[in-house]
Amino acid sequence: MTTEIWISQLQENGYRITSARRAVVDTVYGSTHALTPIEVYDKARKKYRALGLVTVYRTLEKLEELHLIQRVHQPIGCQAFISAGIGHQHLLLCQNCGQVEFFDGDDLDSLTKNISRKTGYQIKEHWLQLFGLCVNCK
Amino acid sequence: MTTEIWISQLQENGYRITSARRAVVDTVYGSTHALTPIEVYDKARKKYRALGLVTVYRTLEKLEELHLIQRVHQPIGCQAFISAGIGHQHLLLCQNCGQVEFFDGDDLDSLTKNISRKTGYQIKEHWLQLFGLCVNCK
DNA sequence: ATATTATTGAAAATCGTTTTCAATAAGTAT
DNA sequence: ATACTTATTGAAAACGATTTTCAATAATAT
Ligand SMILES: [Mn+2]
Ligand SMILES: [Mn+2]
Ligand SMILES: [Zn+2]
Ligand SMILES: [Zn+2]
Repeated sequence: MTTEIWISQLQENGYRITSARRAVVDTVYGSTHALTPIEVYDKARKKYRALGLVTVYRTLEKLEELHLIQRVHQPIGCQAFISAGIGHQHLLLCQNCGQVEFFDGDDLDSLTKNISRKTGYQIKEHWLQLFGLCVNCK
Repeated sequence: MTTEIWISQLQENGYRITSARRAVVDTVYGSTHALTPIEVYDKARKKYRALGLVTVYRTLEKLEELHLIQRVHQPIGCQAFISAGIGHQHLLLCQNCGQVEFFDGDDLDSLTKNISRKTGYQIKEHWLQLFGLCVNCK
């Protein structure tokens, strides 16, 4: 039960801890699936009925700003959020059930050097995302 | 001047060739920057004043369906489209001016095998996008 | 030329998200 | 504990982007 990490992060950044924020944090933290604002709203309202959708948007905004969650881009849409990994990581998504995993250890140095040489670009960042079928779904 | 390739693709798929569609095709084909529907609208209306924004949406939809254009995902938004590359390619975007280039020859086989082994996922696809500064902007 | 029907743009509707605002509750000082 | 300050709240309204509706038009086949 380490949702307290997020709670104290919010606190340390001057944000107040409220029932609404706890409900959102409890919902998003530890989810194995990327969740849209509405999905967060529906799930979190089971814990705190009075929750408003507006507050979900506002809390997600703050969690993203503190790099505790990140946006997940998918062919079907780019509004979903997942708990952010630590350090430089990438996502692996199940095309069937939507489960999200992190992986690291990608070495794109020789690739980026190549592209840099060919194109003349100075490469600053990269986005890499893998799609497939998870253990349960394949 | 090979916008005719797109025109005939539309034709072959049973779509009629209209002034509105020509204006959209002329605008998007060959653009070095990803364009949003509104940007397409503004540019295309210089060629065909009567054009409606609705038709831009509808034409982009068809071009995407025929894989002639593709959606570009960026930190600032995911509504822009660019001429699709041929075969398996990836994008390289200038963070300053928005210029888009394609590159191929990425070899992610050993990476995906590794991840596959570690996670148990059967990997089907990947998204790779590089960001940096183009020759003019760096 | 005529007939058929896909396509059009304007307007209305819809959807997701943001802003406004008065009431409330969290944190702080007493 | 109580009072005070002010960040946070949810409802409602506003907003912007996209989609749907619809009657008029224009592309294609005959
Ligand atoms: Mn990486
Ligand atoms: Mn590739
Ligand atoms: Zn799965
Ligand atoms: Zn540039």
